[in-house]
Amino acid sequence: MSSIKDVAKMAGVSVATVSRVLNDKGYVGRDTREKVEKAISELNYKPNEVARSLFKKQSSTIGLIVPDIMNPFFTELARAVEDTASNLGYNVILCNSDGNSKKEQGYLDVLQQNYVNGIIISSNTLTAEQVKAMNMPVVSIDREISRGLPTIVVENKNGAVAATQFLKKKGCKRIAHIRGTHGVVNAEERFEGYKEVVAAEEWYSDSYIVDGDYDMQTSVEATLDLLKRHPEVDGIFAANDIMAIGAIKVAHQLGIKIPEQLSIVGFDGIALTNVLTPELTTIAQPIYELGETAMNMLVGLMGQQPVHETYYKLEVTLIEKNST
Amino acid sequence: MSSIKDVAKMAGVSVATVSRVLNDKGYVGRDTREKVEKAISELNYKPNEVARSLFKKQSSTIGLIVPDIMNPFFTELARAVEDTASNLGYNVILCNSDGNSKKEQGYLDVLQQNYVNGIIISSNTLTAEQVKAMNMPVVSIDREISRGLPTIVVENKNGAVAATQFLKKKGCKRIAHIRGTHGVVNAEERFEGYKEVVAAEEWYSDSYIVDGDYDMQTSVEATLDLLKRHPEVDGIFAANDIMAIGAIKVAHQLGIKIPEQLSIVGFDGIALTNVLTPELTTIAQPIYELGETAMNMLVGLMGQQPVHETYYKLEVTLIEKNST
DNA sequence: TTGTATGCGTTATCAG
DNA sequence: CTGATAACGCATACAA
Repeated sequence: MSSIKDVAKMAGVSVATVSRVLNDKGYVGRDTREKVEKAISELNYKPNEVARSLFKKQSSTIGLIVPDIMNPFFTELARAVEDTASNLGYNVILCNSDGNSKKEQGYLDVLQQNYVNGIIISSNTLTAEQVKAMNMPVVSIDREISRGLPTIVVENKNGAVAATQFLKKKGCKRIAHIRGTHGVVNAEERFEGYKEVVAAEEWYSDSYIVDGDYDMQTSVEATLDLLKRHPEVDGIFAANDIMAIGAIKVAHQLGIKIPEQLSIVGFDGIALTNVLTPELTTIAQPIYELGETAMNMLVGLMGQQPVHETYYKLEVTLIEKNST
Repeated sequence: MSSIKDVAKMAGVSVATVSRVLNDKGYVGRDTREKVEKAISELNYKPNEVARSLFKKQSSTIGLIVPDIMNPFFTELARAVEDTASNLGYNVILCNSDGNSKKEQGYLDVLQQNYVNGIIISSNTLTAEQVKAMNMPVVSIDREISRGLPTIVVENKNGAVAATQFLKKKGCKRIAHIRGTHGVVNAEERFEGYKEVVAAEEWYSDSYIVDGDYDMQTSVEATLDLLKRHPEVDGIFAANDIMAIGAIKVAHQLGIKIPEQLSIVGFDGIALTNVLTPELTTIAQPIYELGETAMNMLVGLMGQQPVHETYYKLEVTLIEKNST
């Protein structure tokens, strides 16, 4: 790897001049510039980003912290963030926190030591203090950390209301809910939406609500338990798609026909929903857009751009397939 | 962020001494060390990785270049790499190349400028020259770039043979193959394996082989075409799971019963295979182990460890489910 | 055992 | 318009 010195030597100028043409700053004579550019291309010189980072106290790198990239929702999000970052000239460091706050803080430290320019994170445990301590832009995605902090979320409650109402409209008389992880804001909101729709029903009871942990395993267990206790259930709203898929699996095992005997609606709109049989009716989030918006917002904040919308609540849409 | 100077000042020593205790190198007096350690913890000092990188000409970061993180195979791989890297104190920069060699080279440049310590890549277009030009350890995963380069692959041909033989054993009389992307070594190998088993059959013909591109879309088209032309097909070996799932979808649409009328075997063993109905019989790769092994090999190479096994060909296993 | 000085590759300031 | 030079934060060779 040749350095700025090599370029300077070859062009017969000082490093300062090379730096000027590199960054297009300050005055540079016409022919001097040409000489330098020639040397640059001949040496195939590329500026050392590390040295640059050291001087500027920031790198062209951002951190992305998600609970688990294996969750298709976060996979798609990661892809969106990486695409957008790459187009804007940023690298992204991927971190899987498993929702573990120790790991999260560990990653936060590492990222800070590496002079990342900003962070996109999906976390339930992060506090506003931790964010402030980072001393760099942090945008929270999918989960709201604290009012006032840059955040991108979706209409969780509205989506849940739509899902539940849709089941009612489809003629379901006993609608159950598989909850998302306790304590996670979006899980609570989706639960709220469900409750709002069914609370007034004469059949309504807490025993129609079972706990999942946003993953397949817990959903399978919860659904088994639910359908054993309440064989009369004819509609299920699951707080995310993965859990809905788990529910479908259980229904299959029990010989329950979908959608004839049981209708199921998920939440997220992951690509997976289209490859299943039956395909899953779901409340689709604009996942890619979430990631894209987050990244764009982040560069805005990093660039000290003037005013900024720092709170987005994106719409969700009901996509009807044949699980209902 | 406090720097090494702050620590030195607080401890009343020179920065060199602080550096020594930090890296546990050279002589440091008992009580001096204690003073320094106290200052470090009081200031909550963390060494600046960027400055470190600049000096050492390497960072504690590696690059991971995959075609597309959205492909579940690579998602799982990425998770394995990130887990292992994190445990060993490395960060990973994620890059999606889309199999595009321009993008690949772009990422390669960026990674080099950022002093990454090494790279794990899955590519079909990369050449040995490009790798040499990087001037750092590069391990190739899932796809072999060139003999002699550090590589981790699986028994593609053997797996394909096992898959095809299994279909035969199950009583299939007309076994078709959905190929992976042309030019990709593992696709060719899987194709070889298939051919080896069926080439001697009296019914064998090239028209039982259709081209897919390792994704759902192409597989759906290819399968539709295949089954229209050859309704007598009673077994399909798809070169990866995603394509097998596409084939299942088509069979459903056409009202073909699986496994009664048609048996399907995939390749990869992605988690998705278990959530489908029917669950997919597949040739499972040890995906997580692939990523783990790659990362471990990479740190070996980066640390200039002595001898090293730089070529792994991991076993695959047939997992029988109810798609056959 | 400890401190001083130097360099890693850049950028920015300040003379010239 | 251009060139020295200091500084970014750290680690090492060399002195002391």
